[in-house]
Amino acid sequence: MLERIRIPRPAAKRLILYLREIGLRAQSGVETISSRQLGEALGVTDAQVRKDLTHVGQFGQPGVGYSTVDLHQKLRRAMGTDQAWAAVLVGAGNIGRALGSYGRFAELGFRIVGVFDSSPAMQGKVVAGNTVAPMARLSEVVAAEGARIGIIAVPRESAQAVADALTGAGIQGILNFAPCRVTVPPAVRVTSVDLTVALEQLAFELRMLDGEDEGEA
Amino acid sequence: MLERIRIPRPAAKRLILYLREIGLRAQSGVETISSRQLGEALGVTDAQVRKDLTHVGQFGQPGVGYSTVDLHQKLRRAMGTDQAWAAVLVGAGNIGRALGSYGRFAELGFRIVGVFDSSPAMQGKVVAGNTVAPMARLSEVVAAEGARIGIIAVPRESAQAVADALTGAGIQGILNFAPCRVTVPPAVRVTSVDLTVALEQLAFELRMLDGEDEGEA
DNA sequence: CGTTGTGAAATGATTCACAGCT
DNA sequence: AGCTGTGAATCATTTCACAACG
Repeated sequence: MLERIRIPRPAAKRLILYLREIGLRAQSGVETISSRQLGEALGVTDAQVRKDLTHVGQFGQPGVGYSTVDLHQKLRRAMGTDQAWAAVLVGAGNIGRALGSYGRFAELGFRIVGVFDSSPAMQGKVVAGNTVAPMARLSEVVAAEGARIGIIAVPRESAQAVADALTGAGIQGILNFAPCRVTVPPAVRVTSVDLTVALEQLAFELRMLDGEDEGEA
Repeated sequence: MLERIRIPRPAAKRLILYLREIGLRAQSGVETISSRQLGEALGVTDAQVRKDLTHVGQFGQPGVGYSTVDLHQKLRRAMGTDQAWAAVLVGAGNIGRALGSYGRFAELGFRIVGVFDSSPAMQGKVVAGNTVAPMARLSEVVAAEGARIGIIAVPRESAQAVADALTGAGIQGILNFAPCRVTVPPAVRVTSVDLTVALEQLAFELRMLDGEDEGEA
């Protein structure tokens, strides 16, 4: 009955990029866009773009392309960006504060409804428009605000404990900035942003390049 | 002649994780580790771990496992983490400053040798132990310090211009924190860390979960 | 025994190529 | 003419399963 089809992970990631690009185009008045144009802007083949888009539905006029506003709306719905998400932030250190003052969160429909830190020194300071509270108050705030997303911005050593606290409080999705894996109950989704991995990946690619033409030196 | 084999991208990413995990274990005195143990710690199957490791060489005693210190050293060499990398940081805003004060960079062998920002208001401030300099001085510093990596920590609108400046200055690898694609000459490697994509990915996964058991409500 | 390294099989993703629509 | 949507073919990655080893 319900055509709830599974969207491959790589395709989902690209759909997010398409959504962003189309939003920009729609805003600047472009009416239609072809799979080729969209692909070129993002470094993807036109066939890939079309295949990806069919995962979420089929709109697009042969001979013309896709209506930007239509596609934008449909993609927003499909990707969950059309609804507002309440999130709590744990960790008011460097990364936490940078995230807190990162304006684009709000634009994307994410609202930070609580900031927590275990350090007494941080208590009472204001981050992202929220007074930093102790971890003890986490559950209470999550429940009161209906937060579904938790952001981990603490050092590696405390990341797992924070993840446990978040899931204990009823959080359903975690954005993890700590350079480690956190294990959570299967119903909870985790997405990681790992700076150190990104850096090492880059170093690795440079290393490969070196190796290629230095073969014998 | 040279067995310069290509390592698949996904495998390379996991190798970085193995490297980190093994470093921790080696430091805490563990002598050997099996593919199963390593995989369990990282959420990967044992077969996957073994296959990945063969891409970089073969060490490991049947019946015993891998020597942590040996494997750690070999992996560091293979991944390029055994050498120091000089990097310049462009953008002294929220993200830039957070990155600058992120202690782990140094641990990983990355040294920030210059911080740049086009805003006159930032000139002269100190970030990551470096006095913020104007973009005009980029090439000079890159050359003098032998920097090979550039970090983009500016808003989307200026990201491409910064990328151009970096490649113009001779940078070979870019770590891009701006929420957009930057195009560069083919010889330059780019790795992106996109906060907004990570968040939307999470929102998307939660959305999928909702859909599944809400099918008819 | 337990564990590695690895071909072979299975799965998954991308690209091709073209029929069909506007 | 130009472009979409898609089955079929290719390519890549993961998993299986097992012989060889300590």
